Amino acid sequence: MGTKERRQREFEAREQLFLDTARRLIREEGLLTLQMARLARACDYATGTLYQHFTSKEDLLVALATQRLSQQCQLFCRVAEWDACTRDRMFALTVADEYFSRRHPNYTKLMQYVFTEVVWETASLQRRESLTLELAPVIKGITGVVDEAIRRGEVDAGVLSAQEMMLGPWAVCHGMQSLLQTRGLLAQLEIQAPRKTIYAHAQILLNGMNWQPLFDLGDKSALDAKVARVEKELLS
Amino acid sequence: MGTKERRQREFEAREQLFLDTARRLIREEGLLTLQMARLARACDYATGTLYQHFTSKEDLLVALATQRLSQQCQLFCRVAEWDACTRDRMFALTVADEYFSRRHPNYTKLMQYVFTEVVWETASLQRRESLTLELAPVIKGITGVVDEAIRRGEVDAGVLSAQEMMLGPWAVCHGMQSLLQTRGLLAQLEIQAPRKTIYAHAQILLNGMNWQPLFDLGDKSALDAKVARVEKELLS
DNA sequence: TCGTATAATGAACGTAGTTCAATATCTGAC
DNA sequence: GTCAGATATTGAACTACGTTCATTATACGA
Repeated sequence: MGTKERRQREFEAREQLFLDTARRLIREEGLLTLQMARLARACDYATGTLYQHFTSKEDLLVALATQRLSQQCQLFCRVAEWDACTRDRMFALTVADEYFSRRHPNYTKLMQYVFTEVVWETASLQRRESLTLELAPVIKGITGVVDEAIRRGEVDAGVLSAQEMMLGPWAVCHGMQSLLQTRGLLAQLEIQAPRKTIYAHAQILLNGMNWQPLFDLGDKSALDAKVARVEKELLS
Repeated sequence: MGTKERRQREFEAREQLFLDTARRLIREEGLLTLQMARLARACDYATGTLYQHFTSKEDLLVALATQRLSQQCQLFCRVAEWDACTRDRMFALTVADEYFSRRHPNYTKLMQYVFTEVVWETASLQRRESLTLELAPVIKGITGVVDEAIRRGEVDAGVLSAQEMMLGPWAVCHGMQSLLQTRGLLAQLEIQAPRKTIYAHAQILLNGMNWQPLFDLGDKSALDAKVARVEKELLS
């Protein structure tokens, strides 16, 4: 009696179809112009069917964000388990974050929008929780790296807990991405190489934590080499 | 023949009334429920009159953001000219940012929303430009502090320009605020003292730049003292 | 006082998210 | 194979709001 399970599978496949098509529409025409009716039509379903899956448009957006976040977290978990010293693994998280944002240009914008009060509070509790759940393994993984570094004496624990420490690199990535992607806002800053700036500040932060081995920021080619190694070993 | 000027003044006063009332409505009922018709009614004007001032709802939101940003930038300019060493001035920017966000809880949310593609691209070019213009003096001021520090040899210029350097502390502030305010997202992180975490990472970043005099992060009361001094001398 | 220009009004319009009564489909029992 | 009941799908209608614009009111200068 596999009828029920088959139904369930078909239901999930359709949800995936909706999400994939939504992603395509956003890629082709932008987040601004995504319409529920058109999305349903594009999938050869009626509008109402969409609402069997998503309680609202915002709910759909959170679902989209969750899927991408899941991919990103998988990447981060791989980074956290990378065969390299804790310092390099920590830096690699920044490289991975930047890489992921570059590969999925709409993702950062979507995330920024989704975490807005207006959207977040309108989505269903269930969707919000399932997004939040995606974070659990990656938080565990990164906290593990920090703990390992503390145990080995490779970093000063100082007054911060492991979780408070990991928030720093996270904030630098997130903040930089957010500032840099706001069109026109930073035009007057004339940042020549945004990627390099992100990487440099990530290293600066780790140096500030006295995370061993310290990195020489005067050496420009060394930074490129660090990035190149991460890209070669983790992002190909 | 001051008729025209009087008209102009009255027009500006009315715009201010709209903005103040919008802020009040947002404070009382949230950003989600702000409605153009209700805002106009609350000011005893017809809906159409609002559109004499703002080309769209998004345009109004950008105008709101611009006013708050203007206040914040004035505060930042005062910080940049503070009578203290470059390192303390730089740190004071983070304290001021955090203070401002705490005093205006809706501001961070509004900013986050306004810089979203969906909102930003819908506002009029003029509004966007006038918001961007507000940033010019504060960028000049902060770059001045960085330049002064480089000149005095209090910081390693490294591979980054003054403008690239100031982006670091900015990103830490912005990123932290953004991460911490997303309800539920970081509940699992159990950050006990978010403010302290922001301040610590700001100091860590400055230490990483080798910005003199270095700060001892092991000394918890020293951090409190630094913050207290800024609050006493600049934020009262 | 009056003609004209300018501004204010709010009902009507348009759009897009959401709902729900009608319809179709599927399932399992007989 | 047929049928009753359950379940799923449909898309037109509903609703909410942002926006517009023909109408009306006001202000100004001659």
